[in-house]
Amino acid sequence: MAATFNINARDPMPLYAQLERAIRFAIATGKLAIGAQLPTVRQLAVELRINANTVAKVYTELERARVVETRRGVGTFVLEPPLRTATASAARRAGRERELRLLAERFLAEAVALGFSHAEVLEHLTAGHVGKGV
Amino acid sequence: MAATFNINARDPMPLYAQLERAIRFAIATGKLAIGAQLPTVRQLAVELRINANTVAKVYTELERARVVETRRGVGTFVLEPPLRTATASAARRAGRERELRLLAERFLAEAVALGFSHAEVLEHLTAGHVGKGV
Amino acid sequence: MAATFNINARDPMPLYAQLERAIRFAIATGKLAIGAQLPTVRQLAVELRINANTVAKVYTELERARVVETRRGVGTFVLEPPLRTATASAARRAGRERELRLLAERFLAEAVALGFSHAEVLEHLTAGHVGKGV
Amino acid sequence: MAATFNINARDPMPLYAQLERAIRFAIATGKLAIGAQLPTVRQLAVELRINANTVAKVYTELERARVVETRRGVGTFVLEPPLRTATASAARRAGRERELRLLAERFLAEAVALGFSHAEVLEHLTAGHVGKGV
DNA sequence: GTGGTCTAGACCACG
DNA sequence: GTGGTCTAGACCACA
Repeated sequence: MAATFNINARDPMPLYAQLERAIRFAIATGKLAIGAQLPTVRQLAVELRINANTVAKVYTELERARVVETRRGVGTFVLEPPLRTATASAARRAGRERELRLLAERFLAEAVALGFSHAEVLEHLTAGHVGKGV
Repeated sequence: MAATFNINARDPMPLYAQLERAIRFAIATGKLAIGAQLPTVRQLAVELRINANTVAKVYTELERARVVETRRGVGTFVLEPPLRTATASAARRAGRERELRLLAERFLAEAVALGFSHAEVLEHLTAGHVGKGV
Repeated sequence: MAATFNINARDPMPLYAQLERAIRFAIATGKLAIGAQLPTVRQLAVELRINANTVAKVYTELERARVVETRRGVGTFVLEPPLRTATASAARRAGRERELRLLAERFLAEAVALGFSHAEVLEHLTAGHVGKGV
Repeated sequence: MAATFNINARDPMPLYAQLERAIRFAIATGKLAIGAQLPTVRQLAVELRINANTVAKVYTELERARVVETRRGVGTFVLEPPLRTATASAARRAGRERELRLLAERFLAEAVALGFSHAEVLEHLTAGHVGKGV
């Protein structure tokens, strides 16, 4: 499959935010490896059927955040994440726990909005219907 | 605690979408019981420090989705979820299953991006850190 | 059947306007005859499950318009419509035609909103599914 | 003629409801063809002398009802009505039939109240004074 | 006091 | 320039 990111024009979240998140997660989960080349702005714009400016905006933002690197005339590539010191890492743990909780709540809220019960969702996850290799 | 919903003005997701999701989640997890009255539009607006129109927009949306019922001049109340016929339910199941899978994948990807393993996430969910066992 | 007027709390049209229209049409079509007594304010409020103030407001408005008459301590009764001079009557004809057209458009719009085609609606009407005696 | 929709500020029915119905009617009768672009929010607001937010509210509502499609940054367009499965269609038929009957009765009652006979009304409808034979 | 409608006007996302 | 979000604040319908 092509490196298609899920973008939904009906989602109230802005396209640029959806795309940025999708790319960050593709990187975090290894679907986009360190050093891998991202699609060109135009390719991705065509593929996702959105405006090239929107894609460019996302790439610029990711570059500013040192998540990707643009080599002029070559392309855009995934950067190696910066090393974190042990103290900074520890300091972030609590924050990450909180984020996980929020994430889980949001996920459950969306699932129940689709008509699934809490139990069904857990069953779905534990039954291994979704890839464990991520 | 007051029935405060988490709203983050910096999140690119629109305030009204955040609030709608939070309310749906509160209902799904039983934090807001069937028949319970939601905070009044003005109360909630003050509490969340957002405009009353934004809250009203969410209530209107939930009303149309038959999630809540608004009694004119009285207030807004959690509605009992409608019974679904077996046929209609079956017809929609396939589509909903697919949506659940996408949702679960996205959720797991985000959690992994935060540095959690698949196992940790499942433990978090099954340990009841989220919701009330509904 | 009781003299139940169709009132729909979900209709965007205000309850008082719905009720006033319903009563006027009940009179115009003879379902409420000249001189007939209307239900008491409280009776009607209970029957329609709306506030008595709303019913009272409608009765007051209808009395002001000389459509009904309230006899203190007795009840509210349908008045005889005032005679119209021939000239006034003629003058109103054009206006009525226009009103009929608007009415028909609104009716058709609502029917198609329910998923019926123009042809289906006409078939429904000409087949006599609705009372011709009104 | 401009694509003007009839809006009456004195009608107790809310402006947004009047406009939504007018647009649905224009689509149903082919005055607005499938794929046609609706007036822009601001254009229509100026034309109808109402606030742009009110128009936007209607467009949003029609978008969610899958009557129109809004392409971000481009405009709003009439959507092709979705195909309905035979089963779902059959399931809804009974309820819709009942609604049509109520609608037809109300319409005839109103027309009679204006002084027209049942026959005149039918003649008016079948003669094609309304709609475009859709 | 409750939610609903409407306005005026700012700012944002997208093309 | 297109629609979308949000605010501030007036006024209405209803209980």
